[in-house]
Amino acid sequence: MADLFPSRDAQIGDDQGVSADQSLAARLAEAEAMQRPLRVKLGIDPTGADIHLGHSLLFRKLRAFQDAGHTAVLIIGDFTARIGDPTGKSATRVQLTVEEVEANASTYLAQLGQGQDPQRALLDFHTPGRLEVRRNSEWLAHLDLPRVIELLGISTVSQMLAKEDFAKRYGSGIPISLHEFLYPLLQGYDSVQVQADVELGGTDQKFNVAMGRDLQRHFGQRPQFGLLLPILPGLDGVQKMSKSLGNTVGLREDPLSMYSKLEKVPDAAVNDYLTLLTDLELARLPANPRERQKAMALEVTRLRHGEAAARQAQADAASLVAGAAGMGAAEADVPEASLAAVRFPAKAFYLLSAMGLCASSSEARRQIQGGGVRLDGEKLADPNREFSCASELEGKVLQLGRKIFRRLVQQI
RNA sequence: GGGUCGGUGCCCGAGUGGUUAAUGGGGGCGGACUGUAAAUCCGCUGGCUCUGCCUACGUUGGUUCAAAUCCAACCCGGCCCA
Repeated sequence: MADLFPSRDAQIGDDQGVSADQSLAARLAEAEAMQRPLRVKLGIDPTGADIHLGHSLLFRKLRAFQDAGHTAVLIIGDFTARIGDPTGKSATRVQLTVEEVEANASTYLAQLGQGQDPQRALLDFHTPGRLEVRRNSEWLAHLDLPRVIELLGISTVSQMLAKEDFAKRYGSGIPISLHEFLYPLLQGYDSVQVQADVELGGTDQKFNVAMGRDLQRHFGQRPQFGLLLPILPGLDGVQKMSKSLGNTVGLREDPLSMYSKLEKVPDAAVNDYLTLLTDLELARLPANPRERQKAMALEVTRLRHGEAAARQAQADAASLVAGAAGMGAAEADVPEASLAAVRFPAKAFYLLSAMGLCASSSEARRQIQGGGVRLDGEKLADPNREFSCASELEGKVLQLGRKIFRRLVQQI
């Protein structure tokens, strides 16, 4: 099947290890010579509401192509999202409704910087000719059966079963629905429809990207160049960053929470974060692992929220920790939380659940009994402790575990 | 379509009539320690403004004083055969 650009630190213009006529460098040179920008495809499935850092390196790369004068073809997989990408899932994904997909798609675009300051935005939405946003329902929703059969004829069952996820599931007796075989084909068909020259994806997308090449060849197009980027490890430092694993940092998170999460990334993953998410040079960073974590967290937060906000987040994070250690209430900008939803008199455990800080009141009760809840630095020991009115709590800082701090206010 | 095995809490997986919110492991959360982490140790891990009351073992109905456990039908899945 396809020969793809395998390099971990692939840059535009690199051409290591790939035969000449297929190398990215050759394509770039060709584009230059013919004054024709490359069409660089990146597909995203709007299956969740938030874009996280794991996605953002793809967008950074896409932006680099844009800045080099090429056309980013951003495909919103509004149709394929309703099938569910089997990639990396050990179970069939839930299918989403049209409404959910639409809502997600619009938050995605907002997070990518639509309508924002082009300097801060992740993608260039402004320069004419640099961005094309397409929804794949545009062509997929109306595929007729003969065309579907044609697509199905391009691949084989054993090719599909060669795909790791399918093989694993098949081997362990976990169901694979037939429609899941369609996913790689449809995603590949996207490449045909937009006439992609290059497709960006994580290394886990290799199969799908390669399928795109097969389909393009079948339809008489020149196969796209696949540029596969490394997968960012999640906050656990082991598995890939993924919403379903709960190990993500969302682009929409406030600076403090972004910074606090990042400075806890396991040592082993810190260098990956630095290489994949920032332009800092490893050699110039402190060798001390703790210092390096901080530098990484600061830089990643800065890229998203700007210098001032990042510095503030770092300072706040530090003083919150100090506060937790018994140094008194922090001066920091603690996110505020409204007491509006709480009906007084309120017992302590109910307070936490009513404010949404704990998933349930039983959960809140456990947290308190476990000694994980503090009010203005003082441990709350009794889950039944009763507060009679909101003003009794106004302005106090509620701490849940070591990470969550909320300043209580009556209204937002 | 036939045969067969199976569906238990976030996941895996015990339990086969009665101290049962259901052994154990993983994961998660909290506490101690530390670098905020890892490792280690300890605790918690259905819901509810909770000294009690609800809801739970695929679904529905049945037997019983009593059911995750027995019966029936149905739904879903694996494997083998067609």
